[in-house]
Amino acid sequence: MSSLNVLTKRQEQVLKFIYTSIKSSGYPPTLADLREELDVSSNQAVLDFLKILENKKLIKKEEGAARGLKILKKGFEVLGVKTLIPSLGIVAAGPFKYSMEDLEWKEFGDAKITDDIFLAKISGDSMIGAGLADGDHVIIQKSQEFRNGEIVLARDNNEMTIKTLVSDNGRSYLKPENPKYKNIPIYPETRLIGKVIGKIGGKRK
Amino acid sequence: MSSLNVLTKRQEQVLKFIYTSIKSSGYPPTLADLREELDVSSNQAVLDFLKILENKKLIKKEEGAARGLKILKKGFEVLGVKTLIPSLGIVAAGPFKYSMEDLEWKEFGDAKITDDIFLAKISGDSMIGAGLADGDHVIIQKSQEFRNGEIVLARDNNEMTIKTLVSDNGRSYLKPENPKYKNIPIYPETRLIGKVIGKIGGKRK
DNA sequence: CTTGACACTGACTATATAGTCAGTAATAAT
DNA sequence: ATTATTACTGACTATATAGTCAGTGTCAAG
Repeated sequence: MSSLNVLTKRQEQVLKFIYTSIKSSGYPPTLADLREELDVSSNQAVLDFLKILENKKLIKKEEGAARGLKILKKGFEVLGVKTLIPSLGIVAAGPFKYSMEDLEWKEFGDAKITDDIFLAKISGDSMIGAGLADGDHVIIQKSQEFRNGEIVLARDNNEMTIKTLVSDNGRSYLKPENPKYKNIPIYPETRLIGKVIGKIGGKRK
Repeated sequence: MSSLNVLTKRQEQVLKFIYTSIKSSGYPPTLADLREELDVSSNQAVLDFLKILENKKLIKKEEGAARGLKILKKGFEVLGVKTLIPSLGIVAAGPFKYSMEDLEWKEFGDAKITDDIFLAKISGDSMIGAGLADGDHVIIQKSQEFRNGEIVLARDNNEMTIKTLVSDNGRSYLKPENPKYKNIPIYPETRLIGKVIGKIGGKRK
């Protein structure tokens, strides 16, 4: 009954710990780290687990190397880590035009955690006129300067919203892109955090 | 004259090597790895460089730990690694509605390299009617199944394009979203690679 | 009732890896 | 002229870390 994909609680604990270790410290744990996490006294116990995970193609272990652990794609999937934005491809929208050889595979993402760009999930229908529907994810870039017409993420005390920034004769306000809703004044405590630079998911028109 | 931000060729080589090591193997290099890369014979030479990079806040080194190197945010910036898509925020589009406490900061990105989702840069104006302008980046998700009206990335031999997939009475073709261009038949050798699930940059309407 | 997978212990050894000390040499800044 | 910075050499030591060997106990499947 033991499917190659199902992990025991213990095995899952190992995989998760490797992941969180890399995420927090920048490098994988040592056997000693794993011994402590698992509260076992023997290296063998740890090595057994690593062997199992490696056999299941969830991790790769390099022999002889300190911290020689790497989580494989399948490992990330098991962990439920959403994967996104790898290398940047190219191409398109003209007629067939570029050959594969022309493709310039830049690194756009290779994403490092940063606070400068993040995603926000749209809730509600107040921006439907701008193509932002409930459940869509928008890509926000933090910014200091904003221009008329940009869609911005604004914070009022500790509540947040996404609206179009409108400057009308020197007066600015936040405009929903849906006639059902009223414009929102920009109060002194209102902070513009960032602007929408992209969108993921949802209908494309 | 020695600005804290400017790196010598040699220092830059060290930083780059740390980066590429982590990227390829999943963990940072050892002093020995760095010795080899730099073609020096002494640990001290390497340690000097690491100290310099650490003083400039580009990396963090943990003493006593094997491979205890970590590239800091500033280090990535110096490397020119574009950062993108960290944690997933929430919120928005209704009137001010959610408090900060309600925010559920999921991991959407924390991006691992994968071939399943990637970016493509739009070239040309054939999809302008769908809001995809020259220079825009679209997010492509590989797929096996496609539906009428989806914007797809198609390959014909080794040339690629992005068009709307249209199924009309059982006959399918690729439709540019610009009257200047003609529909493109789907030949036997045409392969649909993936669909556009998002967009980065460009004007938002 | 035997076999195999799983989850370990305890005491080791081997070596990968970091770190130290005491220098040299070229160049640029004060 | 002297000092600081950058970029090293060579021969070490210390220890972090991986790996080995020979076991035990449990539990479920055949």
